[in-house]
Amino acid sequence: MLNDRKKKILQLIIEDYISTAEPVGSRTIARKYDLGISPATIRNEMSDLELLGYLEQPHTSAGRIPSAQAYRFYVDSLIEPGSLTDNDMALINSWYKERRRSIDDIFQSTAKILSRMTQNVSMVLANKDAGAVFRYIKFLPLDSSHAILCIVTDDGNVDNCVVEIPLGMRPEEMDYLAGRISRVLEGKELSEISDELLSALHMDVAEDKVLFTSFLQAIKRMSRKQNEQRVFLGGTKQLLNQPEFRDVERVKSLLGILEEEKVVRDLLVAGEDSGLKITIGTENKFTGIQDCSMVQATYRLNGKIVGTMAVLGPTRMEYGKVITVMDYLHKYLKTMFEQDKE
Amino acid sequence: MLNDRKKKILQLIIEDYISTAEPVGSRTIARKYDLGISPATIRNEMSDLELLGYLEQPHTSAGRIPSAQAYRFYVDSLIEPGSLTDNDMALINSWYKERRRSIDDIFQSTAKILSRMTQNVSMVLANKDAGAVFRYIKFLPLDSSHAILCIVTDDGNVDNCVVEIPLGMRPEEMDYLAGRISRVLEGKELSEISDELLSALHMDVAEDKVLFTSFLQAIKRMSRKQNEQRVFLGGTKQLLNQPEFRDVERVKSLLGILEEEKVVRDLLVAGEDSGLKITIGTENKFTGIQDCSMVQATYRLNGKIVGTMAVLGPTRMEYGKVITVMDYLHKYLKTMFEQDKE
DNA sequence: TGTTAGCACTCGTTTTGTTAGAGTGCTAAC
DNA sequence: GTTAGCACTCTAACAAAACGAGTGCTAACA
Repeated sequence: MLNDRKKKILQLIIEDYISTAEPVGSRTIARKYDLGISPATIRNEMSDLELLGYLEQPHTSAGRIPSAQAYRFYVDSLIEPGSLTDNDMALINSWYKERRRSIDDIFQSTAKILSRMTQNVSMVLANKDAGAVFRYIKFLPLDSSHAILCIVTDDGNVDNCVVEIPLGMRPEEMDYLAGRISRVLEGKELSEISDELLSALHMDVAEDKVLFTSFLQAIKRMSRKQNEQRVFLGGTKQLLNQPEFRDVERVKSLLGILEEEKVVRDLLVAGEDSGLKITIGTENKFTGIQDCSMVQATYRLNGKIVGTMAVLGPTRMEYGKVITVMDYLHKYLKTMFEQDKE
Repeated sequence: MLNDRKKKILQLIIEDYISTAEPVGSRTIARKYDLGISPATIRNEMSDLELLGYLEQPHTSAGRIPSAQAYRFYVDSLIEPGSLTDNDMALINSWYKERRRSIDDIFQSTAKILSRMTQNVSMVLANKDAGAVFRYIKFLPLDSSHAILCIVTDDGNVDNCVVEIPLGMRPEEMDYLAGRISRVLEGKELSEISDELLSALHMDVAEDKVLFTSFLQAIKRMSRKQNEQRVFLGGTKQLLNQPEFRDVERVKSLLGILEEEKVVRDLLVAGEDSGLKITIGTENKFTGIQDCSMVQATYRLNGKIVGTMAVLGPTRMEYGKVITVMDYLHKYLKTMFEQDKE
């Protein structure tokens, strides 16, 4: 176990390195922060810390940089919960207001804000509310051979698509049909609308084969769309602000990974269970980001996972700031969604 | 005016430089391309071309690189219309098929394809069809105090949003109201739905003030949304593949510009009139991209501008390939939209 | 026993110097 | 008009030297 002075020194080194990205030497610590001890003493302590695996030296004549183990210790024990400045909060609020038409916009804004505030890449995974309950469908006539099929769910979402109808079908017939289908599906969660249910429906009210097939396909597609998980990325170009990514090759390799939506989704889903998850360096199981750290927060509404947000960046990351921002966004989203539900 | 040999040499230099990004020397030309003349002769010609402003030397002992004037001459007079390989066409088709749910997806795919094929940043500006004609509106009841307002246009698009309704309003009343509003707006182009028209409507059928205001706002918002121009960017990370952008600072400055949607929109709108527009280096009026070239193609349907696509990259750009790809995409889009209209 | 000043040592970075090579321009000959 | 030859220029690449930040160790001190 580290004594208090070692802890303090370690903390200062980590924080100095986080903000400067330069190896930290004993003199720097002595000069910048008044600990009442000389560089030589600090040197001794640093030597110990290196032996214990918390610090490493890029080379003999450089200062020291924190190891992954140090970051781990830092986020577990040293970090102090911070709070956002009023300025930051005002910025966040204004960014959210900038564009807020749909649910998607909110997620997109979240990704953007997260990346801007942390100067790192952000990822937001939105689980569409699979619990949305089917209310009814309705056909809106378009022309003699097409109509618009609207699916209404109880959360106020409407999805629509154009379907082909038998030539000259009358509105009343359509309403009748819609009514029959609606009665079967009403009250079902969209996730429940399975192939079996749909094909049963097909058997049940199969008057016009062609029409029916196109309906069913439309309904299925839409319920699938509702269930979809979507990924929002933010600030991939913030990467360039990090000295770790001064090298174009490294940027390219990371962007290559982020480009694959599937990979990002897997990455996010993997860390979804715990509320706040921080993976540092090689703790990351995904190849290609093992020299990075990731801070991920999963948010729930009534026990269900609504989504998860994450920040990905070099291990030298402002963990404190990231956590603080996420916490704020989390609360913000919560009130926003609750408002929405009313 | 340049004689044929000068033209040929200039063309070879330009094309060699485009593909290698290295200054081209007289020996290179003599060795690579069999012109039947010695390096010394080529040297003389190159010296002339430099004097005429077509070539420049980074320094004495380097080869020469084309000037902006040379590129201009190249695209105006030297370039030969190419055609895509079967392989490329197959790729494009498969990329389009990959994701094709909505109109937006098509534009997004276009941007993606354009950037992938040309290894440069692509921009697509989609003018939503302002000519869509209003058909009718319809209220779908949701709960006792909310309904979903659907706006149906004759191109089969439906927009919807949740509006507040007076507590306990009956479906028949809503239908009646919808009918009245629909009759006034029917047949109008969405772009025609002006504030005056809406407020006239307000005067005309202002039975329930609150309800009405929320309706009108919804309709207005939706017609505005319909009219919106949207910008799609593609392959901002392709930038990193270009040797010109080996330097992170340059990448950052360009990405900064592309980040501002408004700037991109202005940029695209500015070049919208002509069918194919190529701006090279300082011909660009926008600051920040004056060391870049831009190839822009505007596509129309029945005389109306549907959208415009552009490729932005270093002046050393594969102009021929870019034009060929754009031409192909143009045709592809055309058939796609025409199918859609049926 | 913990702390500190002093000093030799290490090693990466910066600076300076040197060389090799690519390319040109000029001249003279064909 | 074309070309071979050659001197000249300039950069990129490499090597050597000077610099400096930082350490580890030792001995002295409280």
